[in-house]
Amino acid sequence: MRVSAKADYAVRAAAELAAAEEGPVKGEKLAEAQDIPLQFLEHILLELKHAGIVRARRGAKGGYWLARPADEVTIADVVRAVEGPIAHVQSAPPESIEYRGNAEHLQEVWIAVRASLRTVLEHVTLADLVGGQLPSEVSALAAQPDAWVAR
Amino acid sequence: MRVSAKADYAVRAAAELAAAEEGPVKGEKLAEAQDIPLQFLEHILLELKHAGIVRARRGAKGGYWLARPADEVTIADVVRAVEGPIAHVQSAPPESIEYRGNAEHLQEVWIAVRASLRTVLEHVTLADLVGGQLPSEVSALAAQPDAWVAR
DNA sequence: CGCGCTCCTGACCAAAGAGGTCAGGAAAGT
DNA sequence: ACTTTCCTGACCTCTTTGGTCAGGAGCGCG
Repeated sequence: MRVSAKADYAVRAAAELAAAEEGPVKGEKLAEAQDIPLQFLEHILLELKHAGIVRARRGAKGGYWLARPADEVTIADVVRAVEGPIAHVQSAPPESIEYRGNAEHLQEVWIAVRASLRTVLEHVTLADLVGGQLPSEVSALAAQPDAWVAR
Repeated sequence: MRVSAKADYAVRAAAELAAAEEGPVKGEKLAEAQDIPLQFLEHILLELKHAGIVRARRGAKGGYWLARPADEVTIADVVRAVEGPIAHVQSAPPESIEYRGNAEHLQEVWIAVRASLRTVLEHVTLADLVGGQLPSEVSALAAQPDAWVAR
């Protein structure tokens, strides 16, 4: 139930790419802008490339750029590319699990957990993130004062 | 962004305790009812005990029971007891993280993620789970057909 | 062509976590 | 006293996390 450094880095790097106007951005520049270890970042960017989120060119004038417009890439896309499926239980998708006895309805709970994560992650695009204009459902969640307190 | 076996087991065992009418339940019985490795389960129950969710007595007629009524224990309580804080980013709470440059608004996103998880996990009690009557916000999430499809 | 730049890839590494098992000790009941 | 059951720590294997290092492969430019 936690967000890994890799996922956090991936989203931050993708946000920088989303903000870059035209033309490839070097890994080194992304690493500096977001304070991410360069070599680790390049591995992450490679995963994003394999997932079809990012493209790259080598050599002078090379670098990375988004494969699709920034308003067509969601945070869920980026997170899935580096962390795999969201909200798996015991490494299995919740819809495939059968519970017995008094835990029978637990499946619905995990399904609801996944659905609630999706309503946030699949609705925020990189363009939203860079522009600071989150979708209304999401900013409503973040606007509640007790969303900001630890438990 | 996944649910560990430990958290899953913990909730299932707690559901069995919630369903048990009066009197301690043996670890072995819980393990059988939910098909959980006994020795692993006892470690989990110990953590639940340290968190004040469960009580226990040894010896013949011993066993485990809930420290509070089943409608006063949420799934979030149980998950936190065994997995620690929900939705931490890089092992830190989202409200403590400062993002730079184009990722500035990422903090709000992670806050919204945590808030959305809380609306599910903190509102479902063990009594709800055992009774199959989930709170309306939660069952509404689980009722959407595409909540059940993988992505 | 050659050369430098930048991405690409795999190997490696240390520490921690996941998912357990095992052996023994300590309380409770009979 | 003896059985039952919880309690605790040590240990185990395998994977993941969060990196680093070394070298290779493609691209653009003079």
